[in-house]
Amino acid sequence: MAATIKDIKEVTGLSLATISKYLNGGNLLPENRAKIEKAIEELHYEVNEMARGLVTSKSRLIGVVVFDIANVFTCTLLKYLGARFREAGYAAMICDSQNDVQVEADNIRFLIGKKVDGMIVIPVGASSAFPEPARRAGIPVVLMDRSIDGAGVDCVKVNNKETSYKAVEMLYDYGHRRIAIIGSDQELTGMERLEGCLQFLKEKNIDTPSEYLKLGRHSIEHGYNGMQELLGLEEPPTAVFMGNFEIILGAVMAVNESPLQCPADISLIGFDDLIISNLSNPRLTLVVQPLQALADSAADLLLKKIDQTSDEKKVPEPQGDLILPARIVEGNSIARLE
Amino acid sequence: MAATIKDIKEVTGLSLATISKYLNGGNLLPENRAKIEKAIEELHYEVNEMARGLVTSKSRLIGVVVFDIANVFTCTLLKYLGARFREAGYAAMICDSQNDVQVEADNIRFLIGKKVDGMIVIPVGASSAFPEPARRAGIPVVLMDRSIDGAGVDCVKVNNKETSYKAVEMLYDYGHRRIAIIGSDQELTGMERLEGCLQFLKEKNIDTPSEYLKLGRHSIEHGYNGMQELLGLEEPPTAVFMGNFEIILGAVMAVNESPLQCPADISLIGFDDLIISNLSNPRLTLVVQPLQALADSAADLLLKKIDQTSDEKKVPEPQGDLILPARIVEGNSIARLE
DNA sequence: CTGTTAGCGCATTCAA
DNA sequence: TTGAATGCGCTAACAG
Repeated sequence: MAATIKDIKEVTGLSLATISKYLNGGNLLPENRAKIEKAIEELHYEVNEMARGLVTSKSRLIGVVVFDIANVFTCTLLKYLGARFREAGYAAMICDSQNDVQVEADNIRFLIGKKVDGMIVIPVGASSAFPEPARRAGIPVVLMDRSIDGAGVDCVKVNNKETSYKAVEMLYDYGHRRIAIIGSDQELTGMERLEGCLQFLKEKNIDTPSEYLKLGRHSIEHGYNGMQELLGLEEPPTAVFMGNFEIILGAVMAVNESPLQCPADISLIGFDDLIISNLSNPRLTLVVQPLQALADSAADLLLKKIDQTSDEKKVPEPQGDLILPARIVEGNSIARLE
Repeated sequence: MAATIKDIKEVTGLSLATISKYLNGGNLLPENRAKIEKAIEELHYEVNEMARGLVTSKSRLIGVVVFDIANVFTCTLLKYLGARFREAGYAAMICDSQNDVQVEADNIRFLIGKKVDGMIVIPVGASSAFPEPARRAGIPVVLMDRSIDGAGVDCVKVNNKETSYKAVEMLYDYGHRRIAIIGSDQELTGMERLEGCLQFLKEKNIDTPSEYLKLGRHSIEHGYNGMQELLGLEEPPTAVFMGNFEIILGAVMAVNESPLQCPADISLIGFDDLIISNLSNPRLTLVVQPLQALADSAADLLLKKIDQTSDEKKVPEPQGDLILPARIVEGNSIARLE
């Protein structure tokens, strides 16, 4: 059905090697070059990447495995990653783990079978076992957003703890003392952010009643319920730290449905901004992750590892996580208290 | 480095054919089966999909090409598509066209080279030329969201025109006569939606001054500028139809920044809902596309075409577009006028 | 610069 | 049920 270089050979009378050389950018006589190009055009020839990959055992493919593809955070990273890899001559093969470690493991095995040259993984959880098979297969891996316990795999992420610390500090500086947190004690990023918040509160000797700590998952539902409960307290907080994008979505929805106004009645600060700042009224004060820088760094790191792998014939040792700073972008969702 | 069936042959003493049969689910003696499984375990063997694909010229791979991956609409579809294909035993290979027809063409060629069994494409524009190469390569294609002019490729989408008609009708029924549109005359979906709006207005003999027609691209910027201009008019509209997700984002931002209130001063209805309803205050009345149904339908249609292709040895004829109904979900962003 | 040859890892005949 | 042989489409030596 599809044309092969053999067909080109028939048409042009040249040898397979010459044609192959043409395809791989070698030097040949202009007239031969022209002949081949003409034949390719006529036959609608397209390289069979499978055959090529079989020989070279290189796929020029990079696997990107994400915990959930229907996630704005993920998609945005995907966009930057894809652009970067494309510039470098690689194609990205994107796999969705559907928030399921089993699917994630399947994805990794699938990509190993595809002989990808490297992988970017935003893991479902903190305890996945996939790094080992990848290492054995000689495929370098770079994690994003979430580290994996003692897996010896480099991770590119933001300084969750420090920035959360600063976020709560900002609430404090605006005069808030009754500060609540809607966050996660299950996702690793959530735990890091929580740690930063709590550390600040502890350092300032601010008493945080347990009703002010809404811990669950990074989900819209948790954000919604958490905020509803907070607003219904006898002595509600004056300010709330919201731990991630989904939590913000849910929490803001709860505020919108309540008679209370932000920031008059309740001050808000959130971690992650993706399109939120377009829609929320008033504009929320948010911790913004440098998504492009994260993606570029991760891509470059992986590309470097891929080069090293092919040079040294083995996956290079991990060099430690790469931590980028997040920054706080002020809106007007925090009231100044006396 | 990685183990091959040859290694298994060495370990087990069985022939390549037997091992191959095992891998493909054939019948063999339990003891041989056990031997092979043991060897696979020890050697950490993984099938080389490139080699397998080279022989079978089947990849169990479906290419999914999207115009922009950093797009909530796209990502959500991707999620459902991926789940469906996964159930059917296919893996999805996702490519981002970065809103660039050139990149799109590269993606298609790349996927043809990868010998994907089929493709889902959400095209960048309405006039791409990729269907032809895909057809020549014997790869069935299903479009989503946007048809392509006379390409003879089936498309799964919603009834943009009819639902837009109804959306404007709803504004009318609420008593609005000064109705503006922020939409697109460049994207195909935008044109269809625009057509529906205009048809209704025409049928009702409602005069729409040209200042009320903000036509550009489906972008946040266009939504923002369009709304700002509308709000600044001498005689501003009482209601605005917003043509897609990005336009809504921009337009709502403009309203939020203005002193005007929705719906007291300006009524809003928008096409597309993705997380918007969580954040906007008041809750917007929106046209909601049945994303899961769209994805499932497209996936099933493609799967069917793939089966037909392998049966009949050629890509089946197009059967016409598949149009699903969108529905309007009421919020409280439309004021009732006397 | 070009051609000949061998082989990548696997599935699939056909014999046994 | 199993094994030996062949070829998928291409690249990479090497020789010319």
